[in-house]
Amino acid sequence: MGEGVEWALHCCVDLALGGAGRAVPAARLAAYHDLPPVYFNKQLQALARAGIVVSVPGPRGGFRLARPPEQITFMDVVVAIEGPDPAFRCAEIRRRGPGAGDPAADPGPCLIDEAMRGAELAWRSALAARTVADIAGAVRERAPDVPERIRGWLAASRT
Amino acid sequence: MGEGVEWALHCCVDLALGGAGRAVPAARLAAYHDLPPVYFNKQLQALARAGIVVSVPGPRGGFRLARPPEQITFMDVVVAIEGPDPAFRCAEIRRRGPGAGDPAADPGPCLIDEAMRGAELAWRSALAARTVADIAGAVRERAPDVPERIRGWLAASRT
DNA sequence: GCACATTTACTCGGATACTATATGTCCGAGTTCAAACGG
DNA sequence: CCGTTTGAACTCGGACATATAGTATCCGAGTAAATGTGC
Repeated sequence: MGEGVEWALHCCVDLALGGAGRAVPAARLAAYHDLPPVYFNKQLQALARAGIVVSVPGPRGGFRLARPPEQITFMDVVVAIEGPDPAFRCAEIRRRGPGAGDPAADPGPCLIDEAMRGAELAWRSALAARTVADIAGAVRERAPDVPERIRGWLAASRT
Repeated sequence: MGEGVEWALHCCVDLALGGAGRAVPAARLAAYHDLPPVYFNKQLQALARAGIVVSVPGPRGGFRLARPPEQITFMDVVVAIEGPDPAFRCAEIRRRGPGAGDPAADPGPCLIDEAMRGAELAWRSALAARTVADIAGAVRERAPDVPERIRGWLAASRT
């Protein structure tokens, strides 16, 4: 799994805690965690295409969350960065070579594929059950001073 | 996820249904599903290193299951092929750049990492709950003639 | 003093190189079997 | 006829190229704001 997923998740939490509805430039978000600025911009574009953040061009522009953090699940972010395809892709190798039975007969669903899809469904369900707001809330409870610090740093004048 | 996982899973099921305790050459197993013979041999070596199959050198050699199919889970096979590392790897980017708080203070576990690990645990649990014997049993029930066909083809003389 | 046109600076956005992983291939070490040889 | 020796064929095993996807970077299009100008 690409590391852009971790970047995007932290970014969404940062915006939820310190964004305050204002647009924050990609470069500033990247600098906050010392990430490669231009490449991180690419990940943000993926989030924008998925409708998780909205991009604002021009001066005072940047990115802000497109909807309340309660409505942004981990699953949404992972799909936006990694793509919608499942990790396991059944190539139907049972239909190839001497192992293939009668091509006209219906062999029914591939049991191996079913098992792998079931496991992946469990993974996706667990991701869909966690939202950005969950993390933000836990951070507020654990360290109440952190949100204000993020807010101030993200809004600071550009150097 | 690499496609070798699918190959290895089908291979284990084939051995469970038609291996009959005898060693089957890698080339024969590969030909059964029209797979690249030498590269597939590589995947079998990974299964052998993981203790899922045992390799027998020399003429009449090949691979056979190392233990009963009931004791071979999907999780075992996936770990053998893909490696034991989790898909999501937390790089602790929160500790880098201006976002990092006091380096001496303990920030507690990364909540994002915890959520991702929880989801991956659900995935692994689902995979660990399915065994090669489950698939083999379902195939026997659905198409009782298939096991004998596999058995005969795998044991056929080399051409 | 106010409205407007112009310039400027700043932002995102897609097109372009580079690197790591996964895929595919090759040849050598080891082992078993079979056949030939000698007793 | 039987035991031993020798050879050969077949197997796995790790080392060596290639293709694909992820990583990183650059420069151009667009926009809002600030500035300067005219009324």
